[in-house]
Order: sequence, then C-alpha cells, then structure tokens
Amino acid sequence: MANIQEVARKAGVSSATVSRVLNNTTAVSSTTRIKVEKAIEELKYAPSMLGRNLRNSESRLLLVLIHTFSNPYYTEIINGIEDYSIANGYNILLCETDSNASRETTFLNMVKNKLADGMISMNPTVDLEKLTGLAEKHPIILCSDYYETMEIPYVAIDNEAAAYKAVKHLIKLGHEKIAFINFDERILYARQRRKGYERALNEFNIPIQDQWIYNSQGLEFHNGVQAMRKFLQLEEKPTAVFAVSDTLAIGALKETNERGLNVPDDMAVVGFDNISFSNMTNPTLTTVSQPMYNMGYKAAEMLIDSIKGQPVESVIMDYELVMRESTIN
Amino acid sequence: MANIQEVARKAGVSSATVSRVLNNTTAVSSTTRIKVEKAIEELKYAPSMLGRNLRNSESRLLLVLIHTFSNPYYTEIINGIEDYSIANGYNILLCETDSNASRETTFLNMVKNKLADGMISMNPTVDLEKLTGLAEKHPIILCSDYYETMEIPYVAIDNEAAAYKAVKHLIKLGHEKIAFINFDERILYARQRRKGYERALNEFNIPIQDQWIYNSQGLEFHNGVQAMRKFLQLEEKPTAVFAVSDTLAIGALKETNERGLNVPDDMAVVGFDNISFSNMTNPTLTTVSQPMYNMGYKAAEMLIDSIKGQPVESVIMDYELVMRESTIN
DNA sequence: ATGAAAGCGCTAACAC
DNA sequence: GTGTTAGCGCTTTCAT
Repeated sequence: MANIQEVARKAGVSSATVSRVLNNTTAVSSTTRIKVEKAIEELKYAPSMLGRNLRNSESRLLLVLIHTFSNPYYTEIINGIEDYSIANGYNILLCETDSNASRETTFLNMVKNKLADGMISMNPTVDLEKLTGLAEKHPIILCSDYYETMEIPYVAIDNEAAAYKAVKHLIKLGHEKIAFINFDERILYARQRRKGYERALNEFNIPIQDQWIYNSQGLEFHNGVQAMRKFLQLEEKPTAVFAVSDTLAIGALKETNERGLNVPDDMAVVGFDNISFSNMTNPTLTTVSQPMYNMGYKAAEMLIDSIKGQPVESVIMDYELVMRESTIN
Repeated sequence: MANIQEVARKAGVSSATVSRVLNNTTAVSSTTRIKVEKAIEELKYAPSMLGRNLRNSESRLLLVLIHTFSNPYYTEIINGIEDYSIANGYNILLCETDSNASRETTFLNMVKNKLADGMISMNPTVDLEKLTGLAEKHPIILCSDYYETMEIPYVAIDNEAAAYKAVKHLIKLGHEKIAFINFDERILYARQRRKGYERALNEFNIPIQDQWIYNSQGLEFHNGVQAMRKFLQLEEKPTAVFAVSDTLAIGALKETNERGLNVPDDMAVVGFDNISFSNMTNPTLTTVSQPMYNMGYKAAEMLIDSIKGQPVESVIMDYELVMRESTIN
C-alpha cells in the first residue's frame, strides 16, 4: 500500500503538498493539484487513518455502550446516534456489555486509551465510580438513563410523569387492580417509574399492594411472561398491568392470550417505549412512546459538541401515551 | 495525559522497558517492573491506542456493514460477531448503509484507509464492483448473503432447500393456493428462495401464479401488511403465505387478523429467520430458523483468521423448520 | 535485562 | 504556492 511519500515522489512534490490536496486546507495551484491527483490515482493511494489519527490525536470514533441490543428500543436510539455521527464525520464503535463487568472495563478503557473520542452510555448497570472517573477526563453523555448524583450530561424523559400518565390512563378506564412489572430498582428509571405508579394510585386512593409489583431481572419477553404467570396465580388477580418496557408488556400480553383471557376485557396491558413491534401484536399495545431516534440524535450532537470543547446541557425530551387495543376496545 | 516517555522518566527507565512491561513481550526484572508499575499508577497512565495502532499498522477494528438494524435478524448475527471478536481482541465498527450509496462508499473506504482491519458485509445491495476491488486487498467475509460470481468467502444457509421445505410443509397440510412474499429479486437469496418455492409447487403439480407472488421493496412490517392486503383483494385468494422474512410474515399475519380471518384456518403463514418476536405473535409463527448467532460467530472467526493470513473456506450452515400455530392448530 | 534510536503515516508550523 | 522539518505515541531491532 502506497503512502503519502510515494505519492509525493511520483507527483514530484512534497508530502505536505499531497496532504494539502487531500484535506483542502490551503490553496494549491491547479497544475500541482492535477499532478497529485494523477499520482494518487495511479498508485491507488488511500490515506491511512492510522497516521492521521495519531497526528491529530483523535480517532473520530464514538463509543456507544449498551447492555444488549436484543431490545429494539436501543437499536432505534442507535439509528439516531449513527445518523448524526456520520453526518458529522464520526463513526460508532458498538459495545455491548451483556452485564459483564470485565467487558465493561475493557470498553471504558477504550476511551481512556483514546480509541474513542467520547462515549454515549446507555448501560444502566454501569459501574458508577469508574464512569465518574472517566467523565473527568473524557466527554461522556448518558442517554435514556442517568444518575441523580452526577453531573454527567444526559438526555432522557420524565420517567416519573410518564409512568404516572400511563397508570392514570388505566385508572380512568375503571381499573383499580393494577399490577406493575418493573425492572431492577437499583436503576434510577425503575425507581422513578415506580414513583409515578404509586403517585397515580395514591391520588385516587387506591392502596398499593406488594403482590402486584414484580421486579424483573431482565427485559426479555420471557421475563414478561413470567411476571404475568405469577400475577395470574394470585388469589386476587389484577385486571390491568403496566410494564416498564414493551418487551415485558408483550411477554405479559402473550401469556394472557395463552391463558384464554381477553385483552383488554379481562386484562388491560400498557407498555413503555413504543418499539415498532408494539403495533404488530394482537391486540396492539398501548404504550408510552419515547422519541428514541431523537434521543440518540441529540445525544450524539451533545457528545460531539462536548468533544469540540463546547459546553452542553442535559435535555429532557417529550413522551406521549399511545392508546391502542390492549387497553381500549 | 501522560505518555510512555513520562512514565519512563518517572520510573528511571527507557520507554522501551515501559513498553515491555505493558506488553509482557520479553523478560523484565521484577524490580524494574515494580518501578514501572508504580510510575504508571502515579501518572494514571493509559497507553494510546493511536500510537500503538500506527506502529503495528492495525486497528483491531472489524467493520460490520449492514443495511439496517431495525431487523432483529441482523442484531442476532451481530451478537455472534461481537462475542467472537471481543474474545479475540477485536472490536466492531457498526456501519448501517440505509441503502445510501454515498454512505456505503464512505464505509468501504474506511477499510481501504486502514480504519478497520477487515469487514463482514451483510448488505445484500452492496456495490459489487467496489466490493470485489476491496476484497482483492483486504479481508472480507460475506454473511447471510453472497454472490455466486465471486470468490469472497461467505457463511450462509441453503436458501433454495429451506424455502422448498417451508412450502412443502404447506402443501402437506393440504394447501394449494400458496402465495409468496419475496424480497427484491436482484438479491441472490431472493432468487434462491423463489426457486425453492417453485420447485415445491412443481413437484406437486401446482401451477405457479404470478398474482400470488409479491416482490417487496423492503423487509419492514408494513411491507408485509401491504403484501397481504394485496392478496386479500384478489378474486382468487390464497389460503397460505410464505414470506422470506419474519418481519414480512408478521406484517402479513397482522393484516390477516385485522381482517377477521382466522390463522391458520383461513390463512396459514410461514416466515423465515426465527427472530425472537416470531414466538410472541398471536398465533405464534411457523418459520425457517436460521442459526443467526452462530453465523455471526463463524463469520467473525473467518474474518479474523483471514486477517491473520490464514486461508478460509465458505460455510453452509444448517436451518430448521420450526412449526408453530400459524400453520398448525 | 535494558537502552538508544529508527520509523509507522500523517499534518502543521515555519520558512521561503 | 510549496518545501522542510518536527513530532504525534508507540514498538522493535540492535547493541550492550
């Protein structure tokens, strides 16, 4: 593979000039430009990003840290991240932790080691101490989940209010026995959504029952199936369920159908996220719609701004309750 | 950020020695090792991948080219790629073309420019000429789709046989009016699956009817909805549908339900891929299961072998027909 | 076991 | 408008 020196020699100019035509930095006479372009063509030269990156001490790579992308919620966000990044000359390094601590350490080190210029974390279980340490020296943005105790900029929605709205919707429909499938409450958004759930019940003087609250270890379909299975074994069964993720809600819906119960008559179901599949279930799923694409897009914008040294501020985005067949006939 | 020289100075050794302790290449006396480690600790030194990459002329990055990851089929494959890559010291650069030619060019150039050491392409619409050119100089593996005319190693399944098996399953159930939702037939696997569809029909002397073949421009849910809508407008409606992607099949299933038809009694549906959703639909979807994770894993293994200069051979993987409620009561 | 020094490929400051 | 040169941070001969 030819390098810039060989191109320079072939074109009868210096490597600096070749660099200049490559990057359009300062003016180059059209005659030399043509000579250089011809040499590039003949040698099939392609500039090495390795040399350029070292010289510029940047990688133009953005690390995206996620727990898993088996959840379409994240892939939608990534779409937004990718679009903004590509349009601004960055590429994304996709890093899936799978809740594996050593993998996570590897990934965080990649930004320490300059392999990435910054990071967007969407990994709610990330090691907070390490993250804080990293954030002192490197641009980091949190997307979709964040931490009250930290100053790392984030983009998120008002989880408490969104959950409140979802549960209130069920109450307005006449439900009083409303179960809640939550995620691990070590995670902030799980605590926030629980608060919203409780606030709605309290407001209408509906007692909160522990037996109707399920804390799931994961967000897969089968976790939702399991949760619903447990609710349906109860002496006093709920008539509605609110799940903090569409994947959980879809699992719960599936299990409800499986048991021959009618949704929404016997059991109303509300999800969270509005993944595209939520509109393909039978019945279709009522859910809190998050602006995933825009969240990703904005997070990328914030990160790149931050890399460029500009100050960035956290953003709270809008959500929307999308009412479909799983709650309304 | 400290560099290797500063560490060397602080430890009272040369940078070569620091490099040695960093990489465990040649023996270093335990006393100097300790001195160096102490210096690293004190300076909070993290070696720059930028310098290392240039020196080693490798990036340890694998480019993964896909059309879109809104299809869970691809995310499953990526899981496999990622697991093998990480375990072998590589990371993946996720590149989504969105059928955008200029984006695709950008991505292909990234491997030309050494930003990635190799590439796994899962983009069936890739520019073949450019791809061939690139493959002459750089390690490339095709995953899930490939091109008969090329020598680029691939991992795939026997699409023709798989489609044949799916359609035969419908015929055995007594169906004779079997519609086919295919993808764009410029893509090899679409042509192969069509062959399988036709072979099954021919074998049972069932005439092939153009009105029952739909060539979709995309693989999204709504494309499947649209296809089914068209079939249901026909004078002579099919009683079964085979779609080349679960996403299409799920859309078709949705539309069938929507019209009040019973699946599988009025309309049997078979998909392709076995994405996790396919087991969450109502009714659950009969589908051709591809070993997505293993395909990705194998493709990564082949690519890394290829990067290391080892010869690699194409692999044909097993598939399986998973029978569920959308064809059998 | 350790150090000196070259060099991976590029860009930018400086000189002309 | 163009060339010279230094240097980004690292690894690896080659000496010793």
